[in-house]
Amino acid sequence: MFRIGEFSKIAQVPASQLRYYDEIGLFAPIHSDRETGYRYYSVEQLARLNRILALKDLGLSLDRVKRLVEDEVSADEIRGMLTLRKAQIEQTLQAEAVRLRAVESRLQQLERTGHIQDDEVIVKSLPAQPFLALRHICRDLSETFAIVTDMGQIVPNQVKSKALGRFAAVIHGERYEPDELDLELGFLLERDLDIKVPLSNGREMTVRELPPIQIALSAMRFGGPEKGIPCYSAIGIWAETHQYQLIGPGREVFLVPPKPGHESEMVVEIQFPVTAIAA
Amino acid sequence: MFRIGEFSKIAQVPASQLRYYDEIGLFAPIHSDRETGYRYYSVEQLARLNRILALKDLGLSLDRVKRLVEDEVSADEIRGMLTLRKAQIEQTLQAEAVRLRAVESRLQQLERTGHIQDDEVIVKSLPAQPFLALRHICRDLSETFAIVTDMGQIVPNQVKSKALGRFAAVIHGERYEPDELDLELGFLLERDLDIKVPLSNGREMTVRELPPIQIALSAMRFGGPEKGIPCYSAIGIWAETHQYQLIGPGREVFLVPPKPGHESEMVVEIQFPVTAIAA
DNA sequence: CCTTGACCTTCAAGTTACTTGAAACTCTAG
DNA sequence: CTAGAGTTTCAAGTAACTTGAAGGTCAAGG
Repeated sequence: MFRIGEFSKIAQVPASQLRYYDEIGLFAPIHSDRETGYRYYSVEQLARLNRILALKDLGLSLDRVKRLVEDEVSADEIRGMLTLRKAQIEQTLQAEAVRLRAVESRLQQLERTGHIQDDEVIVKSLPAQPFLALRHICRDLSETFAIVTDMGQIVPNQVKSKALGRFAAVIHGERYEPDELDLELGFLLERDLDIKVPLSNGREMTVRELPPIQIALSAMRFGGPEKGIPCYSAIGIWAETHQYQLIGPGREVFLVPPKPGHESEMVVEIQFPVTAIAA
Repeated sequence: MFRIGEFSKIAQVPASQLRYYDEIGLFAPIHSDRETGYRYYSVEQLARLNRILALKDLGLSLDRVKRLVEDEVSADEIRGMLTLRKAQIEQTLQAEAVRLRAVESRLQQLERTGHIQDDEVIVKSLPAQPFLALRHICRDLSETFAIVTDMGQIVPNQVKSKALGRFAAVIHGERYEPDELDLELGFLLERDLDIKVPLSNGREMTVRELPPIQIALSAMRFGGPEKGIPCYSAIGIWAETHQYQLIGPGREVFLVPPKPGHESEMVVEIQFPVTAIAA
């Protein structure tokens, strides 16, 4: 029988941890002196302690470990736990690898330029979202402008403000064609609605669900389209240096819509779906 | 200007987190209404928030992130942080890889045998420790027994009990030679002492420092040497299946020394230094 | 036998980065 | 004007411990 200090040396576990395990009922000393409260452990207990530590080392929570060592848990349950745990570890491994690449690229940047620069590009994921919109090949800027103005006046009267999201555009078209821009213009919706909204030019906005984007690159544009080039190229450069590939139509979401005379205060979030290129 | 809910949607950060960042002074809204307490954020703040999140994503603590974004920290300090962080991530990656292997091997065991078995072998690391001992080629069991008895009677009188550790043996000799066992027998010491202890057979115990062991495999033997075989083979098997290699003399540390008539209650910890075989 | 210092006890609080919940207040669409 | 969504603060909870304070216990040395 050992007192806690000696036992902790043998087992290579801090005494505070043994007290804690006693407290939570995971691993109690073989004997506690009623008078003094002193804990006494025996070497035979090392087996149980080691089993506990081994399970904990697999990354299981103490709660799970407790259930595993006290109740007999069925093999199926154990398999479930371990399989889950395996998946978690694999995820962690991936995430850590990404993190490592990020840290390394920051360090490289630091070596090259002597300072770190904040990325204006960030990675996010986007849920599916209904979109009340009209697809429109834009050949004439003033025509597009008329359509947008029209939408801004008609749609808020047709859709409950609760459901009405931001104005947005999906940029179709494989490559950039300056005088034949294939756009889908409209409003994001907070709920799925089954409506159609006719515009004054005779065409009709319809609802479709924008697919979710697992990995999207996002950048902010402060100001009008003339400020767009740096954003788009930032996304392109980021994707290239971080080994991502664009895989679908981009979107522009108007966080602060342009107001006449205050166009420079507008803010647009540019989003592009991407996928990691296999190493 | 957005209220917290909308801003949280744009930034893809829970409102509770924004409140928390405000509370700890990491990221405050651009404006707080004195009357109502409502927080108001502007899109321009997204840049700072994203910088914060990017740094956090590298795995830095919020404290470090705070220092990085508010005070100008020198490039050298940043490099230090990132280099440290890189090392940490690499460690984590290794540790997780080991963990994954462990989980996988448990799963395999489960598939094969239908249950998991507790490993009797564990990995630990051992510090350097002074050792008051005598090297002795053991050809005659009764002679060894006499020496050990002698030590047990003489040493406690020569060494302060504070400094006196456990009885232990280092097993020299490349391979097992049953009738020419090269042993170093003696007591571990808690402090370095400069003493020599003569025994009744005329030989002298001396102090030397046992080297530390980074990675040791450890197993418990309950009972006398006749119980030794399973322990040694368990260590061997474990080393083989986990891709480790023995790299030095093993040790036996007597946690519960044998008492005449109660030899079966003795407990010995068997320790072997190992190294991971490069994959 | 007594002292001294190491060792042990319990209890509370701190750690990290938040999340959850309660009670109360504010805003806005209809 | 009202209902319901959104917001506020404050407190407590999370995991797995560690640290510290205040005080009791043990054993060796004198």
